[in-house]
Amino acid sequence: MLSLDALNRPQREAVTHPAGPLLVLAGAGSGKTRVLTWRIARLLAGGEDPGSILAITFTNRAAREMKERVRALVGSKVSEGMWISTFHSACVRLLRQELGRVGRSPGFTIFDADDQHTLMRRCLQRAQLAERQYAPALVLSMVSQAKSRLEGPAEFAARPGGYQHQRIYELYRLYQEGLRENHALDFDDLILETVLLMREHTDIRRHYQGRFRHVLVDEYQDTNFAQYELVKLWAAQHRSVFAVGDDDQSIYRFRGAEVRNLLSFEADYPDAKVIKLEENYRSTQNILDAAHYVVSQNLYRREKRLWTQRPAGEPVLVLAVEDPGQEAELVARGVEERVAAGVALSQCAVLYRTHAQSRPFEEACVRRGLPYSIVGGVGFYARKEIRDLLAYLRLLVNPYDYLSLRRAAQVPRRGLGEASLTRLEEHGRRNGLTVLEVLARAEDVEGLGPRQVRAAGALGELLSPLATPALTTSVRCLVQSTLDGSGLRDEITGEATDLAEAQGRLENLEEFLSACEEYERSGDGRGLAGFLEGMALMTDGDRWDDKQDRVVMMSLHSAKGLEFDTVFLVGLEEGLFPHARSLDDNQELEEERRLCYVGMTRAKNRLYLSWARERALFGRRAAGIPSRFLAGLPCGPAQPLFPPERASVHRPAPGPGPEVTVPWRVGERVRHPRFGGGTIVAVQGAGETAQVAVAFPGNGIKQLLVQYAGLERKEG
DNA sequence: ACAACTTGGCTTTTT
DNA sequence: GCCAAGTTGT
Repeated sequence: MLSLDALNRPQREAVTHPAGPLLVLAGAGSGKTRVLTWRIARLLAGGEDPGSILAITFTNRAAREMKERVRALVGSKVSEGMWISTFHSACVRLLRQELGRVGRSPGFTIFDADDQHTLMRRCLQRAQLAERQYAPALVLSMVSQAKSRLEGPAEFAARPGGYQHQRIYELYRLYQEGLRENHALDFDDLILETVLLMREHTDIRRHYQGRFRHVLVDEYQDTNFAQYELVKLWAAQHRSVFAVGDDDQSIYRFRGAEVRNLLSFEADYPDAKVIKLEENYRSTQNILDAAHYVVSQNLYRREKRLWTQRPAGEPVLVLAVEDPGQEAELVARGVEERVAAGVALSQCAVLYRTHAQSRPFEEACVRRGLPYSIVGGVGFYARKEIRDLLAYLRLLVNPYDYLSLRRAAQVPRRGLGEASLTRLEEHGRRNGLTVLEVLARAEDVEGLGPRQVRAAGALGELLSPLATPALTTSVRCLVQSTLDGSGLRDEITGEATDLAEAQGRLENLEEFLSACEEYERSGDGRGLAGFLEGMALMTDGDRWDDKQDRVVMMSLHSAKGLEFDTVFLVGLEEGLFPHARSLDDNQELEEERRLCYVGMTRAKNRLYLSWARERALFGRRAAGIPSRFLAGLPCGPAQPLFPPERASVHRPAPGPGPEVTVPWRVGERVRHPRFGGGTIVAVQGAGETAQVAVAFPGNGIKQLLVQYAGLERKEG
């Protein structure tokens, strides 16, 4: 039996808790993955059937890590047959397994954000609504919210609402119709359809409820209503839900996550046990203090405080810089410093609020020859050449994917335009034909000229030899022949105006090919369909190879669940972080603050926060105001980053008129509302936006932003 | 049908 | 500052 000495008391209690509902409130870095893996390992070591275990994570990366760690504890033989996956993967698996049995096609395609967008635009056209008034993104987000509440079009229509609501309903209905016609499901459908399937079919429900004797859910605070219902449904018979989460790390409200699911766990399961993990094994006390200071400003949270046995460590540092260029330069220098101190490059991370901020950091790394990887942003498979190729491949897997036909038929150009494609599509849909059938018999399509019929036939002939052996040939070969047959390569080299760019795009295709190879080596054995499905369900973070020794740059959202020796949390300015879109809603503001907390708690040993006095926004330059998250933050003294002559900055006076400078001076006596009287020991900037380090007798040195600190000058 | 050009619109975060 | 959609001309 596994020895439990490696666990602390509450961890051990969670791991050994008898079957039954259990909520583990696990603070950042408190060893929640450890608890989950040990729990599973203990169950297996105790003779539990691996097939009775269902563990849900939010990313494939987390699932993979958990599998590996369980295997390391009990060996791969014992752990064979468990379900450890994301909600979405588990649902796909279940749907593929069961849909056939209830007379529905298990061969659906998963539509990603891009496909959803394209489809919604077509719905708008069909409904004769102007895109101006009904932005596809907005309608899609309403549809997504509806689905995450388990509302189909009918339920959505039943909600009270005016004219606008009625139009959205129509779009929702059209959109669902479009998905069905293309034999496709979107991300939200995966969950929704699984819930419906389980609810409607007693035999299926019974089967899974009987099977899943242990349901474990990671990041429980990030579940939406549909996922929450699904967990209840899965676990209904054995009622052994092992939920792990942290309300302070709830950062997905915008996509329907409800912390309420976590906070009301005890109401759902009155016999639930709740265990808190508050000992942190990751960060220094200084980092924890700073992070706690930020998140504790939130009104809506369960009070908890992380502690560590580790020493205080270096103080958290706030860097005030001129502009993003300097910010990047400084970060790059900081990375070099850490590397010189023996820290691995891959243990240094740059975290930002929006992907748009990554560019200067990338440039700074190139200038200094620092290897880096960017996680997310314009994702690999969002690139044009990849999506073009994917259109062909998806057509081979799903012969009803008319959306992909459109794309494949237009890149490269082959004499079929918008009008002809619409005719082909309408015809195919009306008669329930596959794409290939329509293309082969294009002469049956009304309103098509002889030229177009010939073009359609040619496309069909190009596709059909590929389509035949789709499931048997090796994925790599298939992709290779698609690439050759489609003329996509020539398309890139032919239209190239920028040679380097064309080169890059060809390289991307090569990378795609090697991804195919890698997939085949993984031995999944599900051919092209399996490969495409994996791609659809993969996040950018999942694609990131953390074995490579490179500085990593990513959004704060992608950073959740990761840890680094050194973290540079950049762009801490009002309007950027917290983001402008969240400023008028307190709930969203609190989410931003939690996001800040998540970012800060990624750091093990060093944490740097930076803000820029000036930042280009919308191509216009704007003055940067330090983020409210910095106000009063317990951190080290101001950093002497600039030559002295630049340490004082002019601030425009309100309205026209001369600029005023109100310098604070080292040695000046000030008063702080909370810390009392003190003396300035360092200054950066001037006037309202200045940062000062003040020594308070008995309170130590605090770095303060004048603007928020409520600092008053004392005479004399 | 398609390519070159112009306009305008706007940006969170992601399974 | 960028990209994507719309408009024009061949």
